[in-house]
Amino acid sequence: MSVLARYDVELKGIGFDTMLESYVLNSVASRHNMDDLALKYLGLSTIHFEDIAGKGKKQVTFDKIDLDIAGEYAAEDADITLRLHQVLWPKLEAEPSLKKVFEEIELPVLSILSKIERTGVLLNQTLLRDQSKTLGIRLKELEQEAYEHAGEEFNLGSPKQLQRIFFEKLELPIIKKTPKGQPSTAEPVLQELALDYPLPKVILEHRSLSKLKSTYTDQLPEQVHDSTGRVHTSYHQAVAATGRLSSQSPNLQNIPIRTIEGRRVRKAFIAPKNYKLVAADYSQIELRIMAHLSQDSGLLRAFNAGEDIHKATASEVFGVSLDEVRDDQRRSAKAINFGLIYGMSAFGLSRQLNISRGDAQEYIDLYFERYPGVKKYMDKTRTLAAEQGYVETLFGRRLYLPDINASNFQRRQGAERTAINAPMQGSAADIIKQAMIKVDAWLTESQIDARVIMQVHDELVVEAAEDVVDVVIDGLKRLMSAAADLSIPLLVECGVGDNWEEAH
DNA sequence: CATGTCACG
DNA sequence: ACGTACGTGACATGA
Repeated sequence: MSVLARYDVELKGIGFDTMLESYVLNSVASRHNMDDLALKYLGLSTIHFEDIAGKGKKQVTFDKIDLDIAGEYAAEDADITLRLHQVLWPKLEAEPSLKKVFEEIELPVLSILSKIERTGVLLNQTLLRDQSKTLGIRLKELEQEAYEHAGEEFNLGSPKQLQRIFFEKLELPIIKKTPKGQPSTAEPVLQELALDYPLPKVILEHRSLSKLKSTYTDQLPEQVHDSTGRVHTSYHQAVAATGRLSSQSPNLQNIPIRTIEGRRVRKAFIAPKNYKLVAADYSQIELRIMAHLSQDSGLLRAFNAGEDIHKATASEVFGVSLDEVRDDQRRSAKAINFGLIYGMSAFGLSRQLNISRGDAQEYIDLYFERYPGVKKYMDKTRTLAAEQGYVETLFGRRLYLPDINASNFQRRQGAERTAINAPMQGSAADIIKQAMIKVDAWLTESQIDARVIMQVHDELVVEAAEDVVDVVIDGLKRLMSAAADLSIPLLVECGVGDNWEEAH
């Protein structure tokens, strides 16, 4: 679709797609490419592109391959794709809800993603290059500081060398181990060590700044495409088991926002002259979905009353009125709410809040006492998952859980957490995908000078001509809110700016 | 290519 | 008693 578009051939849509058929049938399967599907569903071993083009640095482009070889390969592609479709399509037709997810969500989204990818995002390259320089200077200073504390020079970016300095030379206490049994130097460990020793603090700052430099300020300007002057990510539609998208080369779904230095990177995502960026994000969408799925009366009431949900939770759990809720109580409630979405354990919550396991368990018990509908829903989800071997989103997208009845406790527990999380994360993914379809149709039909340029799980970013910004905000709010009809309103928050940071 | 780490929702 | 929050992608290191 994207290749043809370069030659001004705009496909109106696509009839079927074996990759998406396979993904909707079983999103947990790791690969949905034609070669793997041919082996799985047809028992056929196909010619792989790497067989005829080579791989890595030595790989040649398709036009350099002898016609008789290229011809056979291409003909097989067409043949196998049709045969796969003939096997996969009846399987989808046998499951009406999956067929609906395929036809009404994934296939329309495919064309929209192609369009978003081709549009790309404008970057202020100078800003990023300047920031790289500044970061480089600061990193050099931090290196010198680190050498002084360590009493020798070493590579700060090497966990192995860091382990030697920390735990052999300086004999700092080992707080946590990596999965391979090595003493961990991960962020939470360094935070704790930083309370008593100077070097960890230096490493922490160095880590976060070198991440910014190598992944963002150095790399992003390199990814700007010559012919468009923009970065063009590639959205993957058949990767995440829950139905989310993922974004690759560059990943535009993990651009920093949590720290001041990080947010500077967002300032480099800009609107062209006479345009603005509009960022529209769903407020608390997963918790709202939890309210809808569980039909818990307290949760429904709080959302319908438009209350601050973490504050409302704190008020219930700690037994105080809404305006008596203290900041630390709200923070705890927020952690509980996140924990619920993730299928929390008392251990996980206790670590998050830095409290004892007993206290964490008390919070959880109190929560379920106050929100019995949620407790019921969680229990029912686990039971249902164990019975049928999969869970479903609001729209019937399925996520299989092969480990849900595993004899291995750890695997089973992991599957249970996925069972809790997937319906919420997956329903949110279904909803924003449907919103994208509505928004794209509206912008196209009304010929408004605006286009979607990014999707970040619960957020759409639109590039809009200055004189239509207000219309675009109205439309985004209206269409995103109406993407699903739930027992509670879907709130959408919009921001506008010359860059992505301002638009937040 | 595995490992450890860290950026996002 | 078990060992622990869900989902991704990218980077540097080092074998």
